[in-house]
Amino acid sequence: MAKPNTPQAIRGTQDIFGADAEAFAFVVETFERVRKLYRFRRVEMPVFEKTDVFSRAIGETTDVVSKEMYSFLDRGDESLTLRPEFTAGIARAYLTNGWQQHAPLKVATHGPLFRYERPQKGRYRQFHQIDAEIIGAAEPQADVELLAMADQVIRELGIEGVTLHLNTLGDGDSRDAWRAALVGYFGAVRGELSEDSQERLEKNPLRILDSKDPRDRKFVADAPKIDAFLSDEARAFFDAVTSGLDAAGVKWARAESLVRGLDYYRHTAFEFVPDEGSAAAAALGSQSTILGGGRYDGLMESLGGAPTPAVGWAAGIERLAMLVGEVGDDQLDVVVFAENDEAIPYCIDLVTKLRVAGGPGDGFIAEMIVTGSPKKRFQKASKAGAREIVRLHVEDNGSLAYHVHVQNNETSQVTDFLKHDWPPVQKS
RNA sequence: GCGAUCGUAGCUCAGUUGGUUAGAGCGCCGGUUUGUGGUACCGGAGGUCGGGGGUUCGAGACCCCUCGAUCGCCCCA
Repeated sequence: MAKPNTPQAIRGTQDIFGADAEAFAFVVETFERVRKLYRFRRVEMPVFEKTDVFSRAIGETTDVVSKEMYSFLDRGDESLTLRPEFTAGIARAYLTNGWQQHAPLKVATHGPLFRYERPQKGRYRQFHQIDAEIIGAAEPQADVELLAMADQVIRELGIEGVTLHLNTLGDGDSRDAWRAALVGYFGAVRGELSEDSQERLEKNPLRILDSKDPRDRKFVADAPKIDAFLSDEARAFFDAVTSGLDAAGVKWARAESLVRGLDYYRHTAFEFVPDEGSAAAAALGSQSTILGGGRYDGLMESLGGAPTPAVGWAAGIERLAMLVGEVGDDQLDVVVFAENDEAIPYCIDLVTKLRVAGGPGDGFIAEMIVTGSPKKRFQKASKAGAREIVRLHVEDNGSLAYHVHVQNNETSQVTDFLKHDWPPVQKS
């Protein structure tokens, strides 16, 4: 328990350590490796922007903006916001830096994001995502490539029991017609809907489709489907996406109720969701979507840019990390301990040289132990879990003695190093 | 914003219907044993029982407030 005068961490922030931190790093490393295979270029973005960047991208009216952004005034009384997503900032950079010249632009990034929400399982105020966007590509093959990469990331993380749920929201006209039909359909049974959904009827009727309330669910199955309202172009686009996914070998399932909360989404919308009853679903609790995204052809205009097609996704690193299983620390190769304090300088010298041996990337993973009684030092060395233990001791006559203990009768790599690369010393 | 559960050593937790100096395991430190050795045994340090107020002869236990955590609802870019 922290002392009362120790400042507490901010609600919803995490101090990630040990196995969790290793899993986190594994997710990031895997993402970095895979995105290079697809030639997504790395971008580094500011963690905060003018509030306008997000409020205009997301839409002023939603309570997402009014309640759930981490906004504050700086010393010049300008309203700034800690980024709640990557997309809006990347769109802003695309417009302000003239990245149009690189279109179609494939970019990837990862880092912390901030939303002023109540923390729960898999949901934090400061959380972390990996993110990929293709900007300036109107063709459905861009959606396919983006999804193929997402699928590969998840598979290379070793995550099982997760399925790509796919839907189309159509173009602007399709979407508006569908929305009107839904309002008509649910409006007719308004009184039988949950209180929340009666509210959603006004604010966000599409969201009724993924309500958890049984009172709503019984109407959802027979609700109007987007397919009935798709224009020929929108239908052709979706068909091209699905056939492309089949060609890429990406498994998917149609999810007619999958929608996006924001108006700028068009055409493709998708989420990778754990299968019901899977280990992944059990591990995640109620916050189950691990990767989500879609096509946001309407976004650039809301930021004052020319109409620009784009598609992207983001995935929560914490949620992915919960699914990758145990990722241990790297095996410790060798631990060096000084049996008496006279041997400490030798100990420092040896452990340093072991770590740089063989050049970058090839050094021994090494620790040293120089505290406690001689017996304690050996006990610590034994418990460290190293393959090899080197004991250093300076004799009364000032000469150095060393002895190498090798676990499990493996051959000693350190002994070889000591013979060739360490100042010759007397062996005990 | 709303709801439920929880908050005792560094960590994981015990603490009976409120009753003397608050316990265990692990970890840490020291010692004995062993004696090229991760063992076993002994000992030690470490707690304003989240904080504040109240009830009571007496509160870690009961009541109120507060802070925090966990999980869920809303929302989900």
